[in-house]
Amino acid sequence: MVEYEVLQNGIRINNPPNFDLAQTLDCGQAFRWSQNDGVWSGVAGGRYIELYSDENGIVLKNTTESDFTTFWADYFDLERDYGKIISEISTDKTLKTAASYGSGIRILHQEPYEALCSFIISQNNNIPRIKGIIERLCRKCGEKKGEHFAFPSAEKVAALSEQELRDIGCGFRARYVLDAAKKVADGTIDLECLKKCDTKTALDTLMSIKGVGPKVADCTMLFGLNRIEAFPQDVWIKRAMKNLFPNGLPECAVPYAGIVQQYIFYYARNNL
DNA sequence: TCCCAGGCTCTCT
DNA sequence: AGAGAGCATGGG
Repeated sequence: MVEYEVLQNGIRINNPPNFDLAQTLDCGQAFRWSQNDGVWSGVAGGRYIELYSDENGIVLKNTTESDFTTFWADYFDLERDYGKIISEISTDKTLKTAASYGSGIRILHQEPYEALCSFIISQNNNIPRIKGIIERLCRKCGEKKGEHFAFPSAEKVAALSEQELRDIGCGFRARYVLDAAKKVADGTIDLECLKKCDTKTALDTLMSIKGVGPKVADCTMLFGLNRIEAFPQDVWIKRAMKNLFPNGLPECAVPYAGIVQQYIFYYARNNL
């Protein structure tokens, strides 16, 4: 467990290793975070939060100790020793470069359905527009939390019509979003089970949803089911792999494929 | 303006 | 089994 301090109006994580807010919240793994004057804000797990970093660490504003220990510590993957992983994969020179560049990235533990739905919306789409669609979806049927909205449950989304989803900008993805919501809501797919079953079963189950192929399934695995063996391959990764690793992913990276994917993705988007 | 986006489905060889 | 068109939409 990381060291933290209870402040008057929040929690400070004391000098957390390998945790950079900008890298973690703006590297394309989650779509509900934004930054203003150095303060990051967003909603996760139905909780609105604001964070910023100062010389002593990272401050979670207006957060209780119990919210921190029971939710945020897990959400930000604070238990995982990223330094150890980076040192292990740094036996490969190229991986060392990529990992050093994005050494402050942590894989968020997003809610399974939020990840699934978000990455269905992400297909053939750009990040600003993805964020807009998701925000409108949350406003339409997410639970209101003060001035902000939680990500809606699968049940809430399943109750919408395809036309309503088109109206908020989903386009041709509307029927995919609906199919996923229905399969999760009626129990055809149990996302919690997919956290534990074998990799192939989990992928095949996810891909039984209309509009879910290998990429969206892998993103759901990595970002929603905490399965770091998943290695989502989008256009950026494919390009980067061709350039940087023509012979495939180095052996030392295989146990941490998903985390390594984020290092390569972040490095490629900013340097290739 | 007009191109294109963290893909997938469907169709045609 | 591999390649290619089409898909809805609006941000840049």
